[in-house]
Amino acid sequence: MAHVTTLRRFNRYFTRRIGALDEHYLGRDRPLNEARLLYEIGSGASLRELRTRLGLDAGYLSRMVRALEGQGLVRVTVHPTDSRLRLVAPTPAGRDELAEQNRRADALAEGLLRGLSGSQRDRLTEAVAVTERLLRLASITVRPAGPASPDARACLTAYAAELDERFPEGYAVTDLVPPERIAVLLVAYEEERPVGCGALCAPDTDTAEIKHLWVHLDARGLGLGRRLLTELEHTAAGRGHRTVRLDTHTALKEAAALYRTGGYTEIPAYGDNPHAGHWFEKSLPTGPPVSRPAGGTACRGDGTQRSPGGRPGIGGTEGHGTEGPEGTGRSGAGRAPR
Amino acid sequence: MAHVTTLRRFNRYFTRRIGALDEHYLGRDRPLNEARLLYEIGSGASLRELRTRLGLDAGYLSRMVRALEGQGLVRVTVHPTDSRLRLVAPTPAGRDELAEQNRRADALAEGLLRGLSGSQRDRLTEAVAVTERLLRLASITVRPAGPASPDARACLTAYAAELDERFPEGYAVTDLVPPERIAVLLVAYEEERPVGCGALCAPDTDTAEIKHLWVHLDARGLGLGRRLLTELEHTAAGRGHRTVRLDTHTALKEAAALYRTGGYTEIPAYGDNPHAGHWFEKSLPTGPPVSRPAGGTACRGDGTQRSPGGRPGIGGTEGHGTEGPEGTGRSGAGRAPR
DNA sequence: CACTCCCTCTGACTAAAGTCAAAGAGTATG
DNA sequence: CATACTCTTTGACTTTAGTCAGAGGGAGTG
Repeated sequence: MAHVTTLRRFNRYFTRRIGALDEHYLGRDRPLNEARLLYEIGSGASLRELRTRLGLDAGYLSRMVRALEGQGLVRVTVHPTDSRLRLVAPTPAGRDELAEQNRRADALAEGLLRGLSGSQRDRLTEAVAVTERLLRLASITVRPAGPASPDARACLTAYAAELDERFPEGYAVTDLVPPERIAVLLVAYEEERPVGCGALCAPDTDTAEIKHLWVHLDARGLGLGRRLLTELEHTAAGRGHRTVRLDTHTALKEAAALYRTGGYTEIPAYGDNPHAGHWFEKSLPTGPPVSRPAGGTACRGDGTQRSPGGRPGIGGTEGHGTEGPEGTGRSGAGRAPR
Repeated sequence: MAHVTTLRRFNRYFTRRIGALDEHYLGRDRPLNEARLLYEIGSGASLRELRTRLGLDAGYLSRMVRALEGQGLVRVTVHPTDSRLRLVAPTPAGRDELAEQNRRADALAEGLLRGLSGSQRDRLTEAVAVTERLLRLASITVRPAGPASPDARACLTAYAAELDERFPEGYAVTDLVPPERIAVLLVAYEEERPVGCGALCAPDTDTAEIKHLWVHLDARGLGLGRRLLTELEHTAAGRGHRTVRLDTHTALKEAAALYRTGGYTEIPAYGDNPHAGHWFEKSLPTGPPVSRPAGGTACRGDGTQRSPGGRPGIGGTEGHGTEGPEGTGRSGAGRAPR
């Protein structure tokens, strides 16, 4: 409860004070939503994209874009291949306006920081980064999806593409486990956008095998890998398996570290995965069955089932920060932070 | 710049995501501003207070209060002594509504926390608390005020009242240094509300004396004491003094600790303060004069002069958290967090 | 090539938020 | 006790925000 109180007080303080200030500065001489829209357009976007990202009504959006166009800030063009779509891009004047927006927002942040000493700034930045990471992690939901669903495919092809880059021998989409051999596929959603996955295969009744554990680059450093791993283990336990095993490539150092700190022990080679270099195993607790809405969750993918809400995380050793979403150093304009 | 970027990204993330969620939950079946207003009324407030606190137009506020009254959620009464003023207080139904609001907001926060492990929750709470403390400190401005101005008097009488409680021998308002003997009085404002002060006397050209360093209970644990102390030292240096000295009561342990870690050394007794038990001194740096808008800043108090923006804090040892604004355990309703 | 989706635009609204000015009732003060 | 000032109320707006339904042009598919 102390957690809730602290979080709520912070929420109140922040949105009413800092957030309000920010909106005030952003808006200035233009309706807030229009300013926001310009910001989200960034260096260019399609109406469709903006509509879903901002959750705006199509009609409302259309009119606002028209207004920005009337002010000479954006230009609207027809999509080259699909002429139903409209593309919006800022004009030079629009870019200036965006730059001005950024300057104002930067000035606001700088003004705030000016009241702090160097070490206080460092501490603030650190605390803010930790808060953001944990809140993002907390707001990510993990739920089963059909192994052949678009969301699952999106994750798995991104996974394959990444492995193809990282493995000296390459990795083809055909190296993936075929959908029909996947017993359960968990997908992690951040604001309904798939940002990670993990599959469970069931070679026999006793053992489950974890495959294709992957986290989107944008969501790395949050502790999501561990959360997916833990939820997969819970799912396996719920299905009656006693052991989970998995293999990993020698190039994936972080993965091996994740498994080791997650209670896995290295075992001799099994199976015929040509990419594997390490093999791990963990026996699942078989005590009183954990009450959770698990069970036959495989392959629903209809989106009606929400996250089982299990407790992820084993201890305090999440080890963030190795490759968090920081680091790009971009200051905002061109990037949609959602 | 990395600080600015991180802070801005966080700001964006938080207001658009968590803040929006919160508003969504708070609003539900009632206009958002009406819900907010009910919240701000808490256990009772005057219209005037609400107007300044929420920055609302008088007419708009009047109508909203009327709407809440129409729904049976609040009762409006005339102020007992000044019948221009109106007092608003929730009816039992209003209290229920508030409790429901709180329940929803708690549920939201709990839902967020549910996705985190115990240690992650602890880390989030800690990070959030640090963020709030530092942002509050950053948004506090310190500026000179007339020693006889209402703001100054408010601080000094609160200071005297507190000492009266803490000193075994008591402390009377008449024990305060009279306004005309104060050379400079700095007042700290949090959102234009005075939350701390510190006075500088000038017994001779060489030495300045710091008196009446005080921080409001609500603003304790932020590091404001140190900031005031540092700004007083800068002011003294700017006025040409070479040494500052001060005394403190033996009952004020935190004060003595603040001075020790702030570079003060204990010296033999001086002066005739019957409440003093420790005496401290610090010599001021006399190198190249620090460029800052200091100088003859004493006794302006007209509010036109903004914080000199000096760097407070000496090192990384701010030592917050001894008696921060946590601890009350109240969950919100009755308390205006501004 | 008919049929069904998709995406966008337009018209027609409603609700909420915010602004301005004038007036009425009260207080404080010289 | 006249005068200036405060606080609130009322009327009369304007602007933003948000919703809904229908029309029109295009894409994709059997």
